[in-house]
Amino acid sequence: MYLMVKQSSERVTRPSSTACEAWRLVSELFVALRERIPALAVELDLSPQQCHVLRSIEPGSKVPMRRLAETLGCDASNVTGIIDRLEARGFVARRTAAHDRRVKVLAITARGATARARIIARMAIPADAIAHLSEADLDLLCRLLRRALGHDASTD
Amino acid sequence: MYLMVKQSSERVTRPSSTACEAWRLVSELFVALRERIPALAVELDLSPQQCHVLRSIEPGSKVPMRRLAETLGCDASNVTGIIDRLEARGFVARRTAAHDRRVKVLAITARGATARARIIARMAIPADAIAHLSEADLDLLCRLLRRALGHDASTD
DNA sequence: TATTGTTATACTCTATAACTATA
DNA sequence: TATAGTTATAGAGTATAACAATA
Repeated sequence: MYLMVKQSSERVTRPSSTACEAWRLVSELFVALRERIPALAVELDLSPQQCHVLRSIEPGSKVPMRRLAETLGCDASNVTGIIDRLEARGFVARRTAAHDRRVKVLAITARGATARARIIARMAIPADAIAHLSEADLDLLCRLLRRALGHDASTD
Repeated sequence: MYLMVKQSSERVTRPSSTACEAWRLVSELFVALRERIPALAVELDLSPQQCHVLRSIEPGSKVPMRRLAETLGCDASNVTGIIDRLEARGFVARRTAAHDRRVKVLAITARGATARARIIARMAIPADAIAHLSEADLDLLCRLLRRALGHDASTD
């Protein structure tokens, strides 16, 4: 929650200390997720970034190189090399788009989709801290997080 | 919470669907944190990994190179280069440890501590999703997360 | 012998700038 | 002229293997 505070003769919003504390606790959970990625990448013989790319390409969809660059948050020039390596190993395929011959669209291959499924499954495994909560606590946590993220099923 | 399930004639624990859902929601929050780091690094004219190193060295403490490698989760050989660059710019200092002349300990400099404080302050700003919850929801969220993380003040 | 930190090497990811082919 | 993708380049992070100094 944001509180209004006086600061250098202007009203400025700043997060409440409870919000900061909640965020600090969430950040602790983040450690579990971050440590998981390199190990998963090694297991699949991929780089962490390659895992990220495969996660970003839904089977059946066609993703322009440019759009992938935006998703990855990196310069478009990098995508060329990243996709070169993934394509050489048969995880994705490049094709010229029908409507605009400048554009190249990416599709995930069967092999890529298999790796993708493993990545997604692994990332979906809850951190231990979450997993050992009671069902009642988990249910409450879900409801709070849905509200935070604006997935308003019911305002409750 | 873990449920016991029969699987290939062995009892195996697997997370409940509520736990998976909670984890999925938590993972959505991670996006906000992950996108923050590169921008922060650019602003401080540091790399993301250099930011991570500075966060890992508490002012006043002496951190052996080896320990830093474990904290970063990378091979010790990488730490040499990472610290070379940080030391050349005056963010950290290397000194031979008193008790064992093989060991080199790292200390953060005044300049390093200033950058570190900015990094920590920035990371501590709650994601918008968290910040716009009510105080009551935030309080509940904190209690749930403290319980999850084993910060048992009271079992409630 | 074992450990700490370093060096050498090779690969990936990163940004910037210049290029090509299309539009 | 603007845009999509590529290439060239330089720098940072990564792992592996071999090494010197020290324990």
